[in-house]
Amino acid sequence: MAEEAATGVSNAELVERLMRSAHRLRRSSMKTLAPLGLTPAQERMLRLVSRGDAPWRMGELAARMGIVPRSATSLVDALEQTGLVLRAIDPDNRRSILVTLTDRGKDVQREMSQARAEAGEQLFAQLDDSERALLAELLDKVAPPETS
Amino acid sequence: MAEEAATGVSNAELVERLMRSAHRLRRSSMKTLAPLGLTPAQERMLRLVSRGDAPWRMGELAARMGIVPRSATSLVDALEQTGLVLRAIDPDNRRSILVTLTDRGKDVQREMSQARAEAGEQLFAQLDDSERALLAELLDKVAPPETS
DNA sequence: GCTCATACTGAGGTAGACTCACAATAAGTG
DNA sequence: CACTTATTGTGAGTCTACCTCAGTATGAGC
Repeated sequence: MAEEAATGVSNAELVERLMRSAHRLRRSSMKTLAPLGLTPAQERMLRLVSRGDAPWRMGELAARMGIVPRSATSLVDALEQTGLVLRAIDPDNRRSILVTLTDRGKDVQREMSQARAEAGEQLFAQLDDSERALLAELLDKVAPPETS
Repeated sequence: MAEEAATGVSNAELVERLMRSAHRLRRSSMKTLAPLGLTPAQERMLRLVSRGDAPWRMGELAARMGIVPRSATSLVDALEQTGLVLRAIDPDNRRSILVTLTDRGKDVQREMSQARAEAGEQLFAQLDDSERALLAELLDKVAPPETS
């Protein structure tokens, strides 16, 4: 079911389609997230913090998100101000700040991933299960989880 | 080669992977585009203007890009200032502004699509031709070209 | 001719990234 | 132990790309 012209699809075209999909996704997720009072970047940060068992250091968060440390500061500021995460000085290295989820943070994270799934439901409505699996696999090849 | 667990991939996971791919793409394309003096949004606008035979009205450009007209103004401002596009009053409707590519705009557009292809080459290095075609097809289903 | 709609823009605001400079702490070295 | 150097986070300030709200100019209907 996949036969395009034998020339295949140009990279430029592929890039364009990926950008377009992402653009729509971003738009729809902004709307979905707004009721929770989260921006897309905050949501990304919150999701990251919610993973892993141990608290995160600021620098690790920044590295994982692919942003400079200073940018992470602002995001954590926002999340802390709305009571979703907590800053604490690392007793083992007092230069470091450990970031942990609060209980409310956990709740919101849960709601959020549900909202995310719903946003996806709309976007991916045209794909059946096997197509979704395939897309997931391909995207995973394109951008595997960790680079750090 | 596509068998994930029978449960399939959650929408949330799919959304996440799409966002991750897009994020990396955006990053790498910023770097690729910088030498041309273009930001990603300007590039998107330039690409849009370069399509279609007739000149574009500002409002059409905005609608196509999914942004409010006011935002299109700023983007066109930037492109006009660097001499890539031209504004002209529509003689048939003097409220409208027609945007056309200059010769330099055409050149830059060409270089750009090459740069884009190269950026894609890196990102999509892990995929063979048939996988690229498949990905293109799936993405096209997710976000077909026109919504307007 | 007066009202209403359409098409663009000026002014001003926000999120999320950036750089640069700096304070606090830790680690290495004579 | 004092001194230098590296690490970790943040304050201050900038930039892009959006947004909204309030205009101005033009066109269309009655």
